[in-house]
Amino acid sequence: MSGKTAKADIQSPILGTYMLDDQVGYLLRLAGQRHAAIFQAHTVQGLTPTQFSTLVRLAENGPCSQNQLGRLAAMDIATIKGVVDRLRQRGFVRTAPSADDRRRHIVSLTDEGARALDRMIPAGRVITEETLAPLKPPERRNLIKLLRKLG
Amino acid sequence: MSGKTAKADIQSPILGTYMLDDQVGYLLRLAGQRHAAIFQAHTVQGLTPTQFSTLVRLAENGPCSQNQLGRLAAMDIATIKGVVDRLRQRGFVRTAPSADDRRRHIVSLTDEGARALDRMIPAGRVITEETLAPLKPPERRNLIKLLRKLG
DNA sequence: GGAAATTCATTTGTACGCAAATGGTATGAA
DNA sequence: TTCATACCATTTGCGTACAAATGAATTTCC
Repeated sequence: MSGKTAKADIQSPILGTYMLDDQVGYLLRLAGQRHAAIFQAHTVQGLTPTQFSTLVRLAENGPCSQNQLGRLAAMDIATIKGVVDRLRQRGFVRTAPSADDRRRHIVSLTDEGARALDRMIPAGRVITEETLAPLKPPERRNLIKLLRKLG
Repeated sequence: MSGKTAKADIQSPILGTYMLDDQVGYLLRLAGQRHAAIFQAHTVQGLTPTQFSTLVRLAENGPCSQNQLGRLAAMDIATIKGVVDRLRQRGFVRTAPSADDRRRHIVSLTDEGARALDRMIPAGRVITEETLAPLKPPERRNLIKLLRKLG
């Protein structure tokens, strides 16, 4: 038998050397959980991360169709629909039929949405800062670089 | 006006210097999306990432209560309940009332669950490998290290 | 022993996140 | 022109993910 336990013990034979705590997928989920909690603690008007991303993309890009907005914000068409619906219910965006293309619903930022985004940007900086707090500045830059490569 | 557009243009004044594409939270979501797609392409028996994590923890730890299993696999009590329910419906785990504590439902791996896990482990290695494919080996180790610090 | 605080499990409500199916609209090639 | 193809939006179904409320059982502390 090895020492007092655990550390170097062989796990259940079924697992062999598979270490869940070292798998990217698992670690990405944990990091995402922590970020989500920090986001929620600092958010304005109850905006969620995806709602915030959507507003940012809308401000960057200007009005666009729902599908395109989904692509800009990296969301599935079913997901972006729900996000846009909720943003519209809250008065942060509005939708209007496109003159050019009768399939399209053009989504645009309302004044209220712009004001909410305006107040949310500083919070976003704080959220990023707090999420990266466990890392030193060079490590932070490195993590961002690696995650971008992974995207 | 600058060049043909976009690249170096100043964004909407409301955004200032806020770059969504550089924010950890956004990048974590993108990386998680990519990993989820790779997972789904290689999974066995339709196991999801959380279901797989749950089975791994159960094999590592042995039978335990639903709440504790949730803590081991980093899931909310409401989330782990749904995961356990679905795993039980598929016959991968079973639950039994605890003799010691009448509040507890002890969750344990079935033979079928063990077999599924057995076939899933190699797939898990492939999934991790493919997810990390854009990175060189030292970068991979670095990313894992940084994500663990962030957890 | 008994009240207070914990813990366990469930349920409800909200919000992603994606697959797949449907139907309307637009476009390009035969 | 018309027909195949592509694109847009919606809907349904399943699976996380967490907050908050509930009720039952256990533990702790006085």
